[in-house]
Amino acid sequence: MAKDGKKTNGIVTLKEVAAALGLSTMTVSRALNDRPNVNPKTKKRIQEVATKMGYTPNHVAKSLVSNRTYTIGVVIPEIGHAFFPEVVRGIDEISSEANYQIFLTNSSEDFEKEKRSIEALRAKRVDGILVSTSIKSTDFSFFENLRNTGIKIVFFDRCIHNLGISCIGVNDRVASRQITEHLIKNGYKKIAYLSGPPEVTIGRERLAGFREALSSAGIEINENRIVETGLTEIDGKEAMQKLLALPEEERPDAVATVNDPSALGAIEAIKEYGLSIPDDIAIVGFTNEVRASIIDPPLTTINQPAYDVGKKAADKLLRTIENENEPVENVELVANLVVRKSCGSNR
Amino acid sequence: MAKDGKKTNGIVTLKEVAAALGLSTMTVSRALNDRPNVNPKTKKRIQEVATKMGYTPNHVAKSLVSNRTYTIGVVIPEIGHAFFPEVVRGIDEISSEANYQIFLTNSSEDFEKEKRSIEALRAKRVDGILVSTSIKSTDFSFFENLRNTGIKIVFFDRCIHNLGISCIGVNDRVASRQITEHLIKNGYKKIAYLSGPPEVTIGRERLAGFREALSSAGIEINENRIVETGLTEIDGKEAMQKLLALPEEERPDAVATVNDPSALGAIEAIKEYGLSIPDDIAIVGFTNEVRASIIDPPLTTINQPAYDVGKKAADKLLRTIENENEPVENVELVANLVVRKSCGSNR
DNA sequence: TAGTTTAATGTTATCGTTAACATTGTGATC
DNA sequence: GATCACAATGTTAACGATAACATTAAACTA
Repeated sequence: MAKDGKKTNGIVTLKEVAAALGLSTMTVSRALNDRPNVNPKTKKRIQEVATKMGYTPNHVAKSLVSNRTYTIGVVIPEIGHAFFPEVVRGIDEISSEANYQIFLTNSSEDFEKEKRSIEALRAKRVDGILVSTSIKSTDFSFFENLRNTGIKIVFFDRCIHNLGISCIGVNDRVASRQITEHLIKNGYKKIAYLSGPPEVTIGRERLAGFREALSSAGIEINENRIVETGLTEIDGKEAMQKLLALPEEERPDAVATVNDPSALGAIEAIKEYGLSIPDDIAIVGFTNEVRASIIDPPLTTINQPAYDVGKKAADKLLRTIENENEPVENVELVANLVVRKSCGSNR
Repeated sequence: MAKDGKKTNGIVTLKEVAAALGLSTMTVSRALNDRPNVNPKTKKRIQEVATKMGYTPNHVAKSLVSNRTYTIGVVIPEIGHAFFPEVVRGIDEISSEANYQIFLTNSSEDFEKEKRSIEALRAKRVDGILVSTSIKSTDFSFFENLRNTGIKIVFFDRCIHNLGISCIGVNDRVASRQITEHLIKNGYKKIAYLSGPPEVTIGRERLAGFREALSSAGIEINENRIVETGLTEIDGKEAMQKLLALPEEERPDAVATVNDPSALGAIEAIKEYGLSIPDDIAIVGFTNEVRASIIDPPLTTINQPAYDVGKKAADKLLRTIENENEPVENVELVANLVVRKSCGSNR
């Protein structure tokens, strides 16, 4: 029990500090926030007593007054995908510098969970939200309504376009075209593609880049060699097994993939089938995650600047929050080709 | 400008909903929170209008009244280490089920940043904090003071003991002993150790386990073969290079390491030096991160249940928050040996 | 010295919500 | 039909902080 009649739940308030000093809460507030019009001596005394009493400002109360929480929400489809932790690192870098905290939510590629998380973030009155949509986020109207509420949003990596929402991504189409052209340059003609889900931008854009490369090289596209699949190792492995089951003359001599995990799964399938990489089948990935340089043979892939995507996205969001007239932007960071051995460059 | 004289910053409040309905805010509050004593018809009408007006409850205001934020802070040393994203996934799993949001902060192994983050989390009035200490967190008194403020804390993976704070970890010492004994069983005698920083529990405990294994097998410990190093690939590579530079007869025939990254670095060093694994030098890791099964040769290691650590830690914290008498616990999850080829089991 | 300025401090209302108590009205009970 | 019970709704104060305005007292000006 407290000595006097006052309640104590353990946390010291401004009022208690003021009472201990025989001053008004305003004076104490001014002193602790370095506002003018406080006698230097008083200020020092206040700071000492506040420290001694273990006072911590209550940002909940501050937020209620200021209508700002210095908090941003980050909605990620799957923290387990090697790409995203790096993005988060970039986001944290920028936001912690600016004294913002980040609410991290993992949607597990589940649109319902994604929606619930965003609702919760709104209720917590975050100043803005960074979103990378889940695979199943096909309901554009949800994000349209969200934007109409006035909350600041920035998409990263997986965006929905034409909603008037900024997007920080990677030049997926160009990079996908580039890596496919690299296979063509190495002499492959029967090139297959393990495509990601068409519901997400990366799925559509990378496939489009693949098609462009073949078309402009005058190679006819065999639709049987394009397999739609997911984004994980298992998905890649299964899709590759389908390709391997094709009749001899249809079977590809090279495979491009939507991302590294699916490429790694495909490699497993090829090895299990008893073929060698790149001699029998060449393969390329997309992401350049940690395993790419270590797998045997080392994987030719596209290096995606995950950390930079995170930094840039956080930066754009903070600008959008703090700047009334920040324009809507579509930023494409440059992803570059990393040539290793899996593409048969050195045969 | 708003039609009437009222302010509008775009976000609808309870009061505005109440005004639109000609009711008091209390009735609206009761209706939207499923409290008793509201006429079912009124309730329905209220819910409809609230939805139509796009009302979202303001948790900032709620928190101020209830003294609860339904928010927990998570302090991580380095989100880039493959272990931690999995932990975060586990934490998210549990906390989102219980309708808590998580503040993620990445200390980048920097104790000062760690302290600043924790201060910020306190100011935001999180209901509790999950902490994995940074390498340089040597100032026990900081956490002692923190605990004395009454805030609920649970350590995970990297703990500080004897502070009356629960810890969810892995049986590091036993597992380290186990994997070392596996090397001994395979006939190795000149076993070296790449030790982590002694400032963190995992550094001390795993080294202790290593020493125990040698001692109880009656193998004399050659201190020259124990190299203190960091937790990254580069650290491991550099440390291994030192070992390789030892005179022929002192050079180890096997190496145990504090974690997988350092083992991967060491493997690189050994390969560059022109020796083969495991024939010339066997090596084992600790973590079982994604690369362990893919490296050539596949790495024998300890599988750390990262996801479970996250779930268990979040669960313990939520219990501690919601349960006045939740006891302080020291939980050690069981990490198990994963035998692959790098340890020479199959030679 | 009276009047004016300004530094230092205090008072009141407010942010959006809910707890606690207060009021109203309706129907049941005898 | 007076009394009571209770359902439905309203009023007031509070959570912790700050903005905006108010007051006091010392210092300066003419």
